[in-house]
Amino acid sequence: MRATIRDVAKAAGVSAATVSRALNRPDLVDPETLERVRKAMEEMSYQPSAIARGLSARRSDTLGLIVPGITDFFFNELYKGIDRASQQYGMKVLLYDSEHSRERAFEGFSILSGYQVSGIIFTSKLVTEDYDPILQRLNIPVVLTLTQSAAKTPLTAFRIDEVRAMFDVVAYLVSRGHRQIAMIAGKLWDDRTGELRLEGYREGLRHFGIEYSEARVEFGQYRFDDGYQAMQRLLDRIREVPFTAVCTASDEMALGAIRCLNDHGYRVPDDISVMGFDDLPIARMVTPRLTTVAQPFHEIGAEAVKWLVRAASQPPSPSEIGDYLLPHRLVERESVRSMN
Amino acid sequence: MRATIRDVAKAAGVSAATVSRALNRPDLVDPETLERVRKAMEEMSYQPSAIARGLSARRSDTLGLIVPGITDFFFNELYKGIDRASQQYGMKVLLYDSEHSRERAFEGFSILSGYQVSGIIFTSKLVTEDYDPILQRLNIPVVLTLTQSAAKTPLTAFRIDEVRAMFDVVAYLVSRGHRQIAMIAGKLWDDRTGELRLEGYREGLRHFGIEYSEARVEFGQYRFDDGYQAMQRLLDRIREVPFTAVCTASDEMALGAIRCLNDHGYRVPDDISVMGFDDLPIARMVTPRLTTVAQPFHEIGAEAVKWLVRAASQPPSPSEIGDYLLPHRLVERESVRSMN
DNA sequence: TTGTAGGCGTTATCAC
DNA sequence: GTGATAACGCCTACAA
Repeated sequence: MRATIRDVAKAAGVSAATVSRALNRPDLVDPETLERVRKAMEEMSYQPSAIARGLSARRSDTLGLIVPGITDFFFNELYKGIDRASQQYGMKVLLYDSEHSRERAFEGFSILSGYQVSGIIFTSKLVTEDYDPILQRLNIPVVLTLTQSAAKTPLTAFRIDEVRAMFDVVAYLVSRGHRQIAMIAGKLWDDRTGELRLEGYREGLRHFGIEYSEARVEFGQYRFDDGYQAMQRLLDRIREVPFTAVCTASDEMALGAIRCLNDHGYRVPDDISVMGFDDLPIARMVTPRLTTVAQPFHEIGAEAVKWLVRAASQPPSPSEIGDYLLPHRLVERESVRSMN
Repeated sequence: MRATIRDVAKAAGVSAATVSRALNRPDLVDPETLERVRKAMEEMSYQPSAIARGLSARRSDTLGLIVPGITDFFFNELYKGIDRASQQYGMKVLLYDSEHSRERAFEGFSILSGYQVSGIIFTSKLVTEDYDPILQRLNIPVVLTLTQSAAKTPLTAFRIDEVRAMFDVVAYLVSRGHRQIAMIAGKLWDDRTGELRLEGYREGLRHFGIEYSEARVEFGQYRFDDGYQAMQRLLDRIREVPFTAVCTASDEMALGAIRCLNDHGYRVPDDISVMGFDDLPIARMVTPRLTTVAQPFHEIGAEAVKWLVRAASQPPSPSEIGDYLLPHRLVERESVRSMN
């Protein structure tokens, strides 16, 4: 059996209350006593029960994280930021995979709150109005990352300016002499991000006086195979609707697109240029290295944690609640050719 | 404030004990009462406190997972297997990243046990004798994945037959007509895996009557850059020590090696063949698609959970404790050329 | 079948 | 500075 606070107390010749204080408010306890208690803890290799602590203090030093899919490539990066920041605050992270299901996401809030998490980070899926009832009952802070809210409950979110990011992509492509630019956009039923990036693409074209054509746009669900197939469709009509560059809504789709291009004898970037989006670690490992937009995953994760920790100690004022846009960055590598 | 078991009890006109039973042993409660209680829970959207439950029942329906690094590419795959299986058993997973530090790994056991986890999965680092004291005090089951134990405490582990796997790689390469086979092996201070794979390589060579040469072996810490640099060193002496194929200890290093080869004007597999190890999702996304050894990550994760759940209910007999080797599989794709 | 009571390991509020 | 003592929300004998 593990030693409890009472065991330590007995060994140190003090009361449990004193041991508790030694742990939480060492400044309130006599240095000598403190020393005795610490020695006792050491000797018994005492580890306070986070469970009991959580029950009693009504907090658990634990953060809940709801992700749509653990295998989504960006997850690791986001998680890294979250984990690092959590540690700084002495927090643990409890992970919940909603498996892209809305019902499971709902359940996630409920279950995590059963663990007394002091806050919940919700990721990458649009929060719609049907989340409101759940959000209302929840008496713990929630923060969004890589997505935003369309619900009534005010929610703060950390993400990039999606529209602007894709606008920048177009601008970059144009600066490299491309005018016939296709897009493999993202589309998921509960995903706003895809639309925003598409909007950025359209704005970019408009800004540079390039006509938008539906025939140059295909959609995919962000994964490799989606990118492959979307490119396949684009290629099917390349004669009628030619393009020299393709921008995509994810690195993974970019890889799929490149693979498809290769399979059809096109070289990247010599024949056709491809742009990714995300700047995942693999982006620099493939040939050609992917030119892409870097999302500040780590920072976003860290900011989310910071926000939650802060919100737990003092409820944020309404003016502090809202969307925070973190800077993205265009990373130039090898998958785009200059036509100039 | 969230509803407690007492609130539900009051609403349903029963005692808290009955609500508890309705939750845990519905068979012991009158169907009508059960119905009333369930309705009350529904209406109040009652979610039992996992914390209180854990404290009282001395179990938490939570599994602890200690990984050396959250950003290690294989992690997602392992986690997926663990998460899926955990769900089946109604378990949550608490993640702890030891950041490749032994001290943090020690701490991980302690912290996780403070969360009353019903078991701990330890990943991919060799468990040495200095873990013994910690392991001894721990009164919860521990299972190893993707690694093994060199400690005194008997521990069960799920992994592949590393030696055999690399032997198979060599055999495959030989069957494709390669005789000059280099290796980029793995090396980490607390890693036995690297040695085993190297051993398999040597055994393979020996079996096919090929002389082993230290000059054909380089080491790396499994990451992309390590693979790149190791290949660089191999290339530096390719005149004196030629090779037509390279096997590696990880897909990531294989990617690095390929990238290095490309940078020096070698084509893969036309000029030099490269084999990966792991079969991560990216293996099929790159050009050339990686020929590699598939580790059964999902199964290993699932088995680990199953074992833990079982061990929690009834302590495993000594004969059940040990190494379980799961089958690996050689996946033939495009990065190896046939010389025949 | 259901209720009462005690306890799980902490923390927090009081006195002392 | 320190020690009782009462929660925290649930589970589990035991009694009814």
